[in-house]
Amino acid sequence: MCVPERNVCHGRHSRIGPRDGPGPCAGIPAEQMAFVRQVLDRVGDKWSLLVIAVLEGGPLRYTDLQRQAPGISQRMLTLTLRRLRQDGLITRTAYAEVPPRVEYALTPLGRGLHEIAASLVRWAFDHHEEIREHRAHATAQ
Amino acid sequence: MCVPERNVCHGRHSRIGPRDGPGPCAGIPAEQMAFVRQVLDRVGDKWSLLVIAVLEGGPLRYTDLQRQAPGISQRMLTLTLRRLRQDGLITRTAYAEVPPRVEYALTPLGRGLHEIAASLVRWAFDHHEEIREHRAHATAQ
DNA sequence: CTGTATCCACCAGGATACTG
DNA sequence: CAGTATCCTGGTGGATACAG
Repeated sequence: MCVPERNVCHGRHSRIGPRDGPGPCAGIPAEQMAFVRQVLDRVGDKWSLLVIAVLEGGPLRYTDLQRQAPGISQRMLTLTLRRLRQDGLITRTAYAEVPPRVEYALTPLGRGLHEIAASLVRWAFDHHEEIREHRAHATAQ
Repeated sequence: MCVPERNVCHGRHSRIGPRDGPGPCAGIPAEQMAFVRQVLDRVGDKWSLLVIAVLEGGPLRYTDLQRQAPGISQRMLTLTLRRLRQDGLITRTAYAEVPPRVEYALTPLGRGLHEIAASLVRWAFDHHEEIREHRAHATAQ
């Protein structure tokens, strides 16, 4: 939202930044927009919230995560875990065993994000009928 | 999050659904996941939240929106407005005048989403330092 | 078991030109 | 003024094969 300083977007294309100046945007300092974008990009991507939601139940191993997040590919699981770890939302603990065992767990920060996400989920649930009605009533396309 | 019933994703590819069954996912009934996905897709896309944020200040005309959301293309403004309208988050009022005048305004539903988004923004702001630190400390890639 | 590497399909979204 | 139509880019993310 608000002036993607440099188009972070979801990472989709984004070659040039906006040609205009900052642009205040409804009371939100453009300064913060980069961070907000980043958080949104994390929340908005396909698997992060799912992984966080799944980890809410306690630490899990790679394979268990794969099982609990049906449909995720190995590639995306790895990428998602890496990004979440880089953001400090989850921790990775590797045990030097044979066979190798790695456990992922939520950090307090990650739990915080999950709470916000949960409120979003709650809102979505509270209003989904309303939204569906509108969508259904929207005639074409 | 949680079992994209049919891969809605951000609309990106998504040809097949997950081959597995429902998959409960941390207490969130798979039933609701479709709606949550939809809301997330709206929140997560590039311009919706910005438009909503801008409209928080009161009804605006097409051109004004374009000005207040620096960097948005006509195409994306139109698409975003259409989607928001279809979801019942904003209203469109056309006045039969010359030259034509069209005003977009938030609905109560839209304001509700904006509040949730605002809390997300607040969280992002409260923790951006923490996140940045983690990102900086993340050695490679 | 826990990943990494490669290939590629697909679609969001920018640029541009045109219309009522 | 308020859009629509068309073309194009490039990043996301699935599939698959391979590695420590």
